[in-house]
Amino acid sequence: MVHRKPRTPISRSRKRASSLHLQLAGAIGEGILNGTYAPGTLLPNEAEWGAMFGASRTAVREAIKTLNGKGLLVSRPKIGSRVEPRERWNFLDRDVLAWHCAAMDRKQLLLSIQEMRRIFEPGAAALAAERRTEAQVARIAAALEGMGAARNAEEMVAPDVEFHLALLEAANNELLIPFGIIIEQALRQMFDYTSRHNPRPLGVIPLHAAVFEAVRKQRPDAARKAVVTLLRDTDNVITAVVPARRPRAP
Amino acid sequence: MVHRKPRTPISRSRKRASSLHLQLAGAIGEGILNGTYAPGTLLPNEAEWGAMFGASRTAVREAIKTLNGKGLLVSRPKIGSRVEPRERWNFLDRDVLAWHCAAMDRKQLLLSIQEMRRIFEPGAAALAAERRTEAQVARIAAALEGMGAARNAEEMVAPDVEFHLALLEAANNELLIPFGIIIEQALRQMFDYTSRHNPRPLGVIPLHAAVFEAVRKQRPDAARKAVVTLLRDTDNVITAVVPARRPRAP
DNA sequence: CAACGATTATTTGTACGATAAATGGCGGTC
DNA sequence: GACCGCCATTTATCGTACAAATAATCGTTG
Repeated sequence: MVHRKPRTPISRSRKRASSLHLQLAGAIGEGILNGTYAPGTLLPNEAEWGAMFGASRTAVREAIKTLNGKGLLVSRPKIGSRVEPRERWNFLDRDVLAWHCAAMDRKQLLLSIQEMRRIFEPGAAALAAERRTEAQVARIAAALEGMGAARNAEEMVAPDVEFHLALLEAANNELLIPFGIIIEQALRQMFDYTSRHNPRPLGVIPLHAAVFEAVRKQRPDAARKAVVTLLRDTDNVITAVVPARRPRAP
Repeated sequence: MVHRKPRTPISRSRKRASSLHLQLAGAIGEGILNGTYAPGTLLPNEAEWGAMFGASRTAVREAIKTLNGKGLLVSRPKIGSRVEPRERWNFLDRDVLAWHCAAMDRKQLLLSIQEMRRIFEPGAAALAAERRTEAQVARIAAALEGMGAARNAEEMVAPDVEFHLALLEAANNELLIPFGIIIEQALRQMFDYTSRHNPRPLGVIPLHAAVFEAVRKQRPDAARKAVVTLLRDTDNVITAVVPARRPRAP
């Protein structure tokens, strides 16, 4: 008699999260990001998590190791797992940022993200203008073309993301790459709120084209300014369209 | 007969890495960062890792879950674990950056890091000047005082790091925080190469003090300029002192 | 012979149980 | 009252068994 306990699914709301330990990691990670388990808190021990979710200790441990790797937790024998202070969290991790998005007020988050973009994207674009290769120019051009081919706002998100990722890559500094996920989240979150109102935001295409041209012609200063202009436009869209504060769920 | 196999230590060179699965994660992670396992490569399966290191499959799996959480790997049944493309790696993760440092040419890395700092820190300082709280000013002041109290270059590293972390915190944008580990690495790496020559680099203290004053007086523009000046000085130290290329180890 | 479908083999995923190691707390001793 | 050793709790590691996924293989059939 070994494997007869029918699995109690972790939660109906958690859709296609493949493996069990990833589902557990997601559940615990969300709990940390949304404040259910504040920094400094001692989490339930592994056996308790297992009982909570109807999973084995093995699966729980693997989930905890994942969170460990993202800087959310530290575990020690006899103590348990303690939530790390926020400054240790890897906010630029894809999952952590996603959980953060799920937990935080949408507008606040978008403003934080845009602030980051204003800090690093102009500089990144200037670097790209100096150092981009021809292949990188081609990648940016392809993304720009993709934006032009989009028939509605939703279709424009993917090439828009691709445009900015290509721009980051063209800066040829690997440490900049992880910031790509911030841009991705920004554009996706923004789409959820704004694009439903702007059926097809054609205005952004010339703004992107200006960035592209500056990079192609290797004009760092022009690239920097074009990005600043583009970001200012984005800021305007956000402050104009996004509701001031999401009403609290009951 | 269960627990009689005496542990074969993973490697004598790996010092105080506490738990076995962390040692394994370190060994595999270094192998990935230094190119032994290139992106796209299929890694040895879990049983093989276990045999290689004299560890159980459980420990190997927990190590792999850690690396998974850092974006270095993806695992799928019947396939194995494949190294992800570099653009998925979380370079801003503490461990990943450490492995990267171990694998990469020191000067190249320092230049990449300084480039990042030139992009981020002026903007962060400007934000800090706008929004810092009194407590945050105090934290920066304490760090500055610590720098002044240092009796040699080594003692100055910690408060110098603290100064920049405090500055980042004062910007009041959580997404900036992960960037702190880059600064930390920069200053530590730089100490290894430069400070042995500059017994006590007093020159940096007034440069830091200028940043502090601008933040205290809430002058964003002055803060930005002071940081630019400070970073320019750091750049000069690097290009002057750091050897062009580390001689290859035999 | 080509195309397709079932079978097989390999690898990760999950479970369970036992033991080791670390460590905070308790109680006893001097 | 201070110090020291025992105890309880929790993670760490091990081993084994089986489930699930899927690439590769092989056989069948049109």
